[in-house]
Amino acid sequence: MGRKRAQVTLTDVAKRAGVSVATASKALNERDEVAPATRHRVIQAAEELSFQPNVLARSLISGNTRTVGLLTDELSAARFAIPVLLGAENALGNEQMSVLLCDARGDAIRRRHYIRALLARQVDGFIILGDNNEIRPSLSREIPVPVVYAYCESDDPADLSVVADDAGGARLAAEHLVSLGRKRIAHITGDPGYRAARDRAAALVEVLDAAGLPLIGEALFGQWSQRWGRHATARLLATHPDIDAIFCGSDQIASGVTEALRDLGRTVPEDVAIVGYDNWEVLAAECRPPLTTVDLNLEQLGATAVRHLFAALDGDHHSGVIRQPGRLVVRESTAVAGPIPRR
Amino acid sequence: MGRKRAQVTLTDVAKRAGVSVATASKALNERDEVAPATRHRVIQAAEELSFQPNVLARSLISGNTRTVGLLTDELSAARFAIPVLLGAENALGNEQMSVLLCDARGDAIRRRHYIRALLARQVDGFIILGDNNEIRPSLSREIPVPVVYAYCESDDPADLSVVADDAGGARLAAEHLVSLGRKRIAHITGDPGYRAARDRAAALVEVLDAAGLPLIGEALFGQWSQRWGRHATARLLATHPDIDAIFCGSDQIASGVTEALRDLGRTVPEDVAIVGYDNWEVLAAECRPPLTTVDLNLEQLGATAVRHLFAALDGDHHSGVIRQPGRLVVRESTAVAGPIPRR
DNA sequence: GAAATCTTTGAAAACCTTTTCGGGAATAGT
DNA sequence: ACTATTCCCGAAAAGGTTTTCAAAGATTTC
Repeated sequence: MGRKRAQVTLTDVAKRAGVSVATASKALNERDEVAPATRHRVIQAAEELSFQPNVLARSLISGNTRTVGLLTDELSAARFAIPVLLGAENALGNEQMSVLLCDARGDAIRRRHYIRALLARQVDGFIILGDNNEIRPSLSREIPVPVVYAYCESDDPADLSVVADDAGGARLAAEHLVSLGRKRIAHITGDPGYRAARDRAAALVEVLDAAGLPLIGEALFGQWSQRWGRHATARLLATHPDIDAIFCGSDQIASGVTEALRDLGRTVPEDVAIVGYDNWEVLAAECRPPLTTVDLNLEQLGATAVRHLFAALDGDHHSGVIRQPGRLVVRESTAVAGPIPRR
Repeated sequence: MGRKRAQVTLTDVAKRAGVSVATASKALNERDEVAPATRHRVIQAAEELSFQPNVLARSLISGNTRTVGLLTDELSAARFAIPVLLGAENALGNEQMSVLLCDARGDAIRRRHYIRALLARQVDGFIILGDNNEIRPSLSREIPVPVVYAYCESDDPADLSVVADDAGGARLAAEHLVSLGRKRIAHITGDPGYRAARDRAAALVEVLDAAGLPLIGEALFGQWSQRWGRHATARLLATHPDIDAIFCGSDQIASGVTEALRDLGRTVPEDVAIVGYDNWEVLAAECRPPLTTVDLNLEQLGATAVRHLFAALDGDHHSGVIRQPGRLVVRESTAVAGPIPRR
């Protein structure tokens, strides 16, 4: 342990190029007080030794490590966090920055531990990555570097949060159903404890009101599961056999709904059109029929968060809530006359 | 940019405690050449200033950063990588180490870039995280620190790889079906390009041979999708209507198979018992009926990989392939006489 | 031809923490 | 009382890079 590897240091490069470390440093850092010939010699030497500047030593001087801490809350429920993470990592990669990832597993103590661990590693900034678009207590007080919240919203309006636009997504779905001429639209969704569920339901009602249509039955809140989708569908059809569309709070629910409808002898989309939410490929694309659904654009959300983190690192701090719009993905579960080639 | 934050340094702590930095260091590092009273004073001062030792500066001296690089290949197909990652992170967390995560997206150039970036950050070791248990070219030549391969296997026998035991898992499933008295067992699985698919099929045949049973029909290779599961089931029943069990290569396939069987008027598990693979909760537990399946124990696999990485960091380098056993999760799709209260 | 200016280079300082080494003080033993 | 021992503290070094500043060299101007 502690056995240190043979590291190629700037001194080695300088020696090989026959210059001083100072000159070598300047040559490699694109400063212009160095003669072209010398620079070339240094660069060549660096390549020959496959020299990698030691980021750590540099950070002691320049103060930045080109590393951001990414704190997730519940990576095991990874469906949402991963795309955001990927989008973020993408955007970071272009800037030659790296990600230090920690997963707090929804535990406040563990989170504090990780925040300290990341700060000890001199990260330049933090991205707090939520997993359900929910409001949560601000952590910015404990963190002396810029923080951006992604797929969750800080309760401190001075923070910057980038969240998915649930209301907007639901409006897309609702307007799609209305534009198809459906009149008897119902809503089956997940846990009412989730803001996403409430926001989407509210937006649906809003659109229906504007179109002069009723919401058939109450919005049915339950769990985010196929099981609940099946159960709710049976219940709904028992009381309202005349529905012609169901907007579901998630693809998982929609998958259960579709199954139950088939069992009950209704065809999708002819008798009942279905719209899901999340565009979870494995369920949405493999469903019978494939589901029209709302994609949350999570990768873009992650990229947006990173962009704003960079701005903050440059001293340009924004605050408030940015709502990242989703987009409607039309598949057969609403496309009556063959797949609509809309994009 | 480059604006360095006000960092509490050991000097500040020492000053506040009225001792030298050396004494402060010793006091905080639990070395015993410091008077209890002095130590207490230092610790108190450190807490008052909420001092965080600068891990980076320390690493310049001691040579280790307590950070490992985790290089994934395709995080977007996250289903498999995430549990491994979580298990690894868990094991690392206990050792106060951190994870630097990079996702190469299956691109060799990007991978090289990340390896260099991580090396520049002085990571102590690497975990190469695969996503399909496959053999792949060794990267250890380009990496001057210990490397462990997880959920993939290096083609260099000098490397250490920790993979899921596909043959063992398939044996568990096959023996389960045999022990239930099923005699007409078929196999529907995914892409034959995957070693996992071939290994599982081979192990199944092995178990059946040992029990004196035939494999009904050929092993049906296709895609890892519900769609293929449905299609293959229809084909299978057309030629072999008398099957009484199907071992599926994944839960996704099993889900499609189950659906198709129901459509075709067969009951599960009475007429046909089903075993899936992966224990992908969303599909396996929500299926009708819930699926008996093989859990790959991926979290444990990640933890094992980390344990061996630590060993290697301590100079105790192993090599070869470690096969992490899976475990059978029994649910209703094979439990004929009511749910078995096994745990 | 000499002076002034500009370019290029290298020595040394700075960054922050840990560790080593030597000295000083207190305690115990003779 | 004096020496031997133990215990603790402070000064300084080490680690690799960047930056600063002074000096050397080259070029231009008068």
